Amino acid sequence: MVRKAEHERRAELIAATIREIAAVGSLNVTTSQIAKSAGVSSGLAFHYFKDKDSLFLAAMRDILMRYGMEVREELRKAGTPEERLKAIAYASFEHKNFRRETIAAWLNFYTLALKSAEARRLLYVYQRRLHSNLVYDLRSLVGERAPDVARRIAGLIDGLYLRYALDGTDNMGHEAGEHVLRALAAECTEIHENEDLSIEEADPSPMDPIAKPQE
Amino acid sequence: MVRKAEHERRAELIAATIREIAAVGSLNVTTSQIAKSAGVSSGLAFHYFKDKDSLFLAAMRDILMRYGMEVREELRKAGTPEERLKAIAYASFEHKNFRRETIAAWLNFYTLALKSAEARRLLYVYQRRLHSNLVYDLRSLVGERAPDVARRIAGLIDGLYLRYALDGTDNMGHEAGEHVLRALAAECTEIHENEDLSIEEADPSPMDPIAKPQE
DNA sequence: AAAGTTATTGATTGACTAGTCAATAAATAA
DNA sequence: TTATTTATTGACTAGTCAATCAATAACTTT
Repeated sequence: MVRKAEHERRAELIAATIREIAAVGSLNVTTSQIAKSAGVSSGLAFHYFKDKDSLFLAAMRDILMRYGMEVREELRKAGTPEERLKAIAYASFEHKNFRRETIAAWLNFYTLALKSAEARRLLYVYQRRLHSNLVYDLRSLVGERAPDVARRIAGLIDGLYLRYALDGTDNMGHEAGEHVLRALAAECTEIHENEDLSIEEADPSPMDPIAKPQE
Repeated sequence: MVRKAEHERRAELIAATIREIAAVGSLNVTTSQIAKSAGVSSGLAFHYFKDKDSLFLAAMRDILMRYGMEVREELRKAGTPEERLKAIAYASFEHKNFRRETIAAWLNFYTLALKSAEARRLLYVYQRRLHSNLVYDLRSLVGERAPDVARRIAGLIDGLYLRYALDGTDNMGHEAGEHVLRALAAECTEIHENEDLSIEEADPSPMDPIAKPQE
């Protein structure tokens, strides 16, 4: 019987949670299963987390935090808006923490957000963060179209995620990043007048900025 | 006690399944709950469906079928490739069957695909269908870039879905369709040479066509 | 009307699980 | 060493739920 500090145990349990959710492919993981995977007894999971939902939410926050760190780090290295957009595109996919395990868990957290208000709030935090990062750097490239374009780029990133949650090829990260870059390149090009895919209204942002659940 | 034909009961149970999954926000719906919502006893659900998973898969097929019908119908009305693409963009969102209930259920079926091979297969059917529809009409607009562009458009559609699964505003369908049209317009425009978001390789299709699980 | 057929019921079984808690093992202090 | 504090255990409770099946209700045929 090994004794450890609280923060260490919590981290182990969170890691085990993500691991087991991915292994089972759903949130129907038993606490015993998670505890066993973390190398502790079931009782300890409830000692450090109020209930199973708290454990799930902690895992969400963990993933969100790592993602945020990764983005910030990549952005620090980048200089021009173009470089920064590239950094965002790749940070969303290439990070070591965004491999199969994490992606599968994240997909399940999306469904958690259907019932849990806190999970929904966390998801909005992610969406808003991504959106504002994109808008910030798109401004200088597409001007007032930035929020509108950002919606589509964010949507594309999420959609590609979904795809890779099921596919799970090896170099998925790079491919996805590439796609985002191409979409950005296309969006940054002036629209030709002879394009037949006309848009009836020139409203630059048909969707509200994501600002519903304030922190 | 009312007696009905098999096809009718099956349809009612499937509808109840989608309804209850959406209501609960997860696949953790009890069979009794579904049966009650369909106005029958729990035993009957097991009489018409081998087990709960079969019921879920039947619900997936049902959604997929309705979506396919909607797309085909819209495509019949459309003439030019531009009109057809517009039809696809809107059919994915505007259909009466793609409202809150269905979207929430569909999101949950994505996680089902993490464990169930058959669910995964059904999801691939949807993805492949969407992809080939897009490629077919993109050919005349972007030539050999069609498969590559189709990936992004499909990704965007899926990503916007995800967004609306949680948001649930009223005119979400129209907004999303609009976004897809704009992305299409952007992609159909020639890339300017002075664009700084350069793509290292001019490979027109970095991803394999979705053709893994053959029927 | 009686016998036969088919749809439907709901009580039941057996398995599983979230969360609790009293007991115990390890570390620290006296 | 002994006493005290703190982390950890795992048996246990109370509840849930998938799936079964014998009984029954509703139609059909004779």
